[in-house]
Amino acid sequence: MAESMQGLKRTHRCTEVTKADIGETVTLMGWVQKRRNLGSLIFVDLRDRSGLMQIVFDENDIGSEGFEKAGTVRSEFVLAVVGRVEARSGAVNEKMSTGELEIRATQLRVLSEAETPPFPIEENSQTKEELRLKHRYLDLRRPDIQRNLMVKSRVATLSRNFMAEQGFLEIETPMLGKSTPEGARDYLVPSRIYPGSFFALPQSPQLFKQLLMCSGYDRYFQIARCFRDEDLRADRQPEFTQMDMELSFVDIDDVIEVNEKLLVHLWKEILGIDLKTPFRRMTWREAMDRFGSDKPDLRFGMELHNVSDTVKDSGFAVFTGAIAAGGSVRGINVKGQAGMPRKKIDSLTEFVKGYGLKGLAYLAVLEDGSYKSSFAKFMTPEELNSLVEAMDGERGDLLLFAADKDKLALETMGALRCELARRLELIDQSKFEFLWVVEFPLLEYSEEEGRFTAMHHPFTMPMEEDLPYINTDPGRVRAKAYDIVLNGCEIGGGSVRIHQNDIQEKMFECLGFTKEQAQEQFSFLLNAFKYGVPPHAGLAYGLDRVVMLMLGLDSIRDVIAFPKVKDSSCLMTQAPAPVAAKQLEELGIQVKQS
RNA sequence: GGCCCAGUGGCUCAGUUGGUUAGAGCGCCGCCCUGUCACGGCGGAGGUCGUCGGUUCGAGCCCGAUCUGGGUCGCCA
Repeated sequence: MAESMQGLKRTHRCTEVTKADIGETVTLMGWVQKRRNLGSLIFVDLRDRSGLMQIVFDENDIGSEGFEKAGTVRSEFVLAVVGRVEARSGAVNEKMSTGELEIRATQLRVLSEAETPPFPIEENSQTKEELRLKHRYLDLRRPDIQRNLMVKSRVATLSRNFMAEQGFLEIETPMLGKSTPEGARDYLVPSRIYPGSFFALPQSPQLFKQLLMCSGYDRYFQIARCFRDEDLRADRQPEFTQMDMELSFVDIDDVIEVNEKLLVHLWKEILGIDLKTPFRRMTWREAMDRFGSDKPDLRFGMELHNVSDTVKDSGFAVFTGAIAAGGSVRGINVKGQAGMPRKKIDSLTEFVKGYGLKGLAYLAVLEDGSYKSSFAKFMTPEELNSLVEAMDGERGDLLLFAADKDKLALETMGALRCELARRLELIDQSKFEFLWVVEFPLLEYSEEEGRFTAMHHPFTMPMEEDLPYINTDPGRVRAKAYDIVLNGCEIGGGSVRIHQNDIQEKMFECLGFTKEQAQEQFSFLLNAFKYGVPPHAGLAYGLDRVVMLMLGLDSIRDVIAFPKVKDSSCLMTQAPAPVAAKQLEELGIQVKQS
């Protein structure tokens, strides 16, 4: 039977009680983590968001009625306990932060009884995610998740304060906006007033923050929810949080400078770590060539080698064929792994096939200096020697090669590099390696659409020196775009924006927009630009990813209170769900029955 | 849309080459216990193996389909 808390007021959270309180009477309220009933003595570990405190129930202190009530207490009951703070007499628990203390209860109220939870409420849960997410309200009681969300809250607060000090204004932008054809699939919201018309939830506040610059707000900041109707990953949810900013009268270095300060501040305040600035910078081209990725993980080496020149005249048709077709041969040197069993090499081959590569060529430099290789019989000893040399191969090394179209060979070897580092445990998990990747291509050719698409977005400024190529060789034009990468994960990105109408028009032209289409989609932005627009640039972080990496977690689900599962549904609320026919009718929507 | 992994009491798992009553730890319930904190002791309840179909004398185990969850490729300006 649940009791009222009337007349009681919580005085402390569990771990806020300290040795200084010994002898004082305190009132704690929280959940029963564990009960240990010794017959005439009952111990209860009481839990709240701060941690645990041991309560001791003794009939001599609490009376027979209270003691009997304490005997009925079970896991996850919600209790109010009034009692005296005492030092534990010779039975200190060093595993608990409050292990030297306990509360001798003089009053107990059961504020809520509880059924036995479907899974244990404990740190480092072994329970399947499916069950935990179905009962997320219970999962969220677990201390590790609570810590994650508390850190996220601190990151948000620290960032707000820091940005305010730097002169940024926090301004909200709409959730109900207009669907845009470029980029990710939009979540649509039907309009009741205009049946057949739809709002779109924002993929990012991009256009609105640019308009704010046009309106003179100078420095804008927002922690904004964003939505993308695309498939999920461990680091991708359909709704996620951006820490978004835009600045006027700035160039790349200004944006980078303020953001390095922000990251230094966050790492110092939250983790006590002093980050060294400036962070490393690398062009996109260099990142691709050396690491096969536009978000290289710099916590380990094993860089890619381009051995195309070395093998282009060799006898191995897989290599020469790929090169003749305009591709390349990229290798990585897995130090000391010449003895890798065939079975493991086969599983690496399976891994690269997942990326579309047809196979993986290998050459092991054995301890006696001889070679064991999948392609040795196609090459002369001299050719093999020069290949090993080009790879800096030494005795004991395993050399792996991919031969294909440049992009595929690079990206696959980049992925293989990370996979090997994981399998061989080459990654120092305590490291934070930040990197700015700069000079991204402005445009990317889409085979599917048969045209160029914007790599970042259509408002990204080309690099001045590349402007002459925009008509003749659009793929060659680099953008004033930058990503901030941490440990192989893109945590943020941004660009200098186009603020001249003629360049913007040229950009739309490259993307295959007619003047009319551009007007139709972006007239408000183009019109705004007619009335005086400052040069501006910005950046947005994936806040969830930032916090995930700070905490060394593998999935952003662990820093989002109510995440969606793989098919973008919510196991707890069962959303999305059908709606009443009347609602659909009101919106002028007909649903095909399957 | 493709590929890979997992699905056995409330939870986490084990289950030999298909063979009779499917096991363990934790949890749960009852009784006992004054210093426990992985409390202890005694006793007990609880599953037909995600679902459907097939092979077989016989299926948790083999085959097919399907559902659910995870990872990933495509996708994510």
